Amino acid sequence: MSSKEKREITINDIAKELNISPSTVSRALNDNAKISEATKKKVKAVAQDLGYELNLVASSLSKNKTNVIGVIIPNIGSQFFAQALSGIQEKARENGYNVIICQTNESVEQEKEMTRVMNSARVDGLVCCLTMETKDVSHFGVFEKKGIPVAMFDRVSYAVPGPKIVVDNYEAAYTATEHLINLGCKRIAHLGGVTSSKVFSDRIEGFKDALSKNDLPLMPQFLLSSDLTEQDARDAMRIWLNLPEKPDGIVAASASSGLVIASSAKSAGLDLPEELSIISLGNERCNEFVTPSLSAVDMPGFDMGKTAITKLIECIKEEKVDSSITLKPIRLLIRNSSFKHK
Amino acid sequence: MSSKEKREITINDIAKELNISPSTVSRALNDNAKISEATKKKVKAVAQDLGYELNLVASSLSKNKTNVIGVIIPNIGSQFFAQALSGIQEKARENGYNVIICQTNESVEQEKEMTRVMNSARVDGLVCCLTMETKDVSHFGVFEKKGIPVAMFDRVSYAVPGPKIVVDNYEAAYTATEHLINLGCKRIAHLGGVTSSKVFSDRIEGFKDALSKNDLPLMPQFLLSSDLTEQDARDAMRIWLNLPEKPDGIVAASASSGLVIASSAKSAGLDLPEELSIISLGNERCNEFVTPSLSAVDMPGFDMGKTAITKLIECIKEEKVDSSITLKPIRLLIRNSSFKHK
DNA sequence: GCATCCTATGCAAGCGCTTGCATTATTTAT
DNA sequence: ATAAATAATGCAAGCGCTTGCATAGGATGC
Repeated sequence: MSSKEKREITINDIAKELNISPSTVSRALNDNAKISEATKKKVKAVAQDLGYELNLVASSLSKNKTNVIGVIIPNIGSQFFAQALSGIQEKARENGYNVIICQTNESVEQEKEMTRVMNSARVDGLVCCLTMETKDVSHFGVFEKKGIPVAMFDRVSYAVPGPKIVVDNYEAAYTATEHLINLGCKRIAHLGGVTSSKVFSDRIEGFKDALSKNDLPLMPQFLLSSDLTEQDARDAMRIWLNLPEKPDGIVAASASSGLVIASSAKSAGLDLPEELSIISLGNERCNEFVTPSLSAVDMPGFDMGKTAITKLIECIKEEKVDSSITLKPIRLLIRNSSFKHK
Repeated sequence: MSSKEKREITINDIAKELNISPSTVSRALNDNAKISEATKKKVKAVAQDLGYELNLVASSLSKNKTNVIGVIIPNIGSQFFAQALSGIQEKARENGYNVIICQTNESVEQEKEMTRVMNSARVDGLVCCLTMETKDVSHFGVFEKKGIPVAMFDRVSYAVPGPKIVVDNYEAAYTATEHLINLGCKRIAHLGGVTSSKVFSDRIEGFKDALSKNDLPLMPQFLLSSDLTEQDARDAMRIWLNLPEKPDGIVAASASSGLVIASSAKSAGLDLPEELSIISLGNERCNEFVTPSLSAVDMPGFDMGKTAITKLIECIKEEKVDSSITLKPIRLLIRNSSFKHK
């Protein structure tokens, strides 16, 4: 029953077959210039015949590079990250890199563990998006020390060198808020993320500034900060809808919380967008399908992932360290959840 | 500017430091029973001090196992696959496996390419979900020959040995269709996937049988088969809504096509669910947020992924070949898009 | 007190590939 | 025709770790 695992075909087998040395075979397969076309042809033919397939493990060991890129992201479930991942994959494959992926589930502990794994796996480079809670980034120190480039996107830390691909979160929130203001909203609330994360504190700043620049008061109870879980969004709505003066506009710090907020508002019997305009920071496919369709500021996930890995690969190939910051443009998508008031 | 990559710390460094042999160090680090507790302690301490981290590449080469599992799926963007991936990841990590992931984007060519890559990477096992088009599965032959287990879920081929995790697609469609029938629908249409895929042909069969068992006619124009893209769904709706006798119930073969169908119906001015009931085969989070919320048959993605890798790991560890078929239960989720007629 | 047995450790080969250097065969220049 | 350069291939070490077998003490048995 146990399958008799036959020995792998190696370059030695090819060498023996042709009565040449393994090194010649290796060079032939790698199209080394010093090998004659004739032998290359022969070697490749025999390799084909024997069903030879390069052992990447052995190759990695001797070349001291693995051709794999590690990816650390909070979670694959979010559409933003799924898109980023697609962008990463695509470019990686194009360049002959394999990708090993880990999720942190927003846990700093797991993030640390993942860096250890990536280090052990001797990845040639790393692209990651930090958890919302990550403050201390010393676990990325190993890579700097060993000269392994680390590209970060979205949730980044400028304390670790390497390319950064970000979006202007201040602008995103500012634009979204101003959009609601232009629509005539006067009492605008914001469900924000944890303030320890720059992404979310920037959004909160953008929100605040948009209000003050437009001479609207910031009502303290209208600025809530949370982990942005579904329950958090529901709780926020419960609070807001019980206020004597309910908000007439809400800026949600994430796509998913925006969805929940809209849904809660509708269940509470509110007329959207007449009584309440909603816009979320982050767009998901679903936003188009709900009623009313949800306005959003779109963050270009695919593009960010793709740029991150593109820069990473440059760093790897040219053995340079590039700590440039790339700012990706965002798009205001006006849909039916935000509506001219009064 | 070029970072002076210092040599890696190896077990030899530890050995030298302690004046013992590298083999002892290796065994100590692996908690080999023949090594005294005393030396284990010393070795680990020094390893810690020096910042030693096992080189998995070297380890893999000498052990002839990599501790990585390859995953081949059509695309990460779909929620079903994202969930499956999460299940796979979780279990893999628990067991100390790394996961390398590739998307085929429903291209058979890419699927073949990916098997080559996985083979080169010498993965210890493979879990995959075939493309909709895959008929010939000879590219999986290498793994069988080498005794590398391959677990398949959802879109599987019984022509390749290994654990299969599936759902009864016939039943899913049958149940969904019968649900609409029970609601009083008389003119039920089905937007199906490509018939070359067992998943979708089973669904079509289930749909047909539910109709005939309930003495409802199958109107030929009510059974459409497609790639299930957004455009396909839109096209189908255009056809159906232009019919003199429009359908009063639709079974969509995928979550995303269901969403598009519902959205098209609403734009066309139909009253959902009064004039048209909709149910989709496959559930997404979004289904709860749209109006009306979309009924669906839920396919347990996370669970399927998790079971697939669990069985795979068993095969790896026990060096057995298990071609069992695991049938995962589906759930009928009745929401507001399907509604008592008449 | 000597043969016997553990216990803990070391030796060295080997995993499959790459690569600097040496070597041989073949041209080219003089 | 001979030195010098060039082209094509081979040798052997090395990547870092694992592991079968050998070995050296120390404990045990009678």
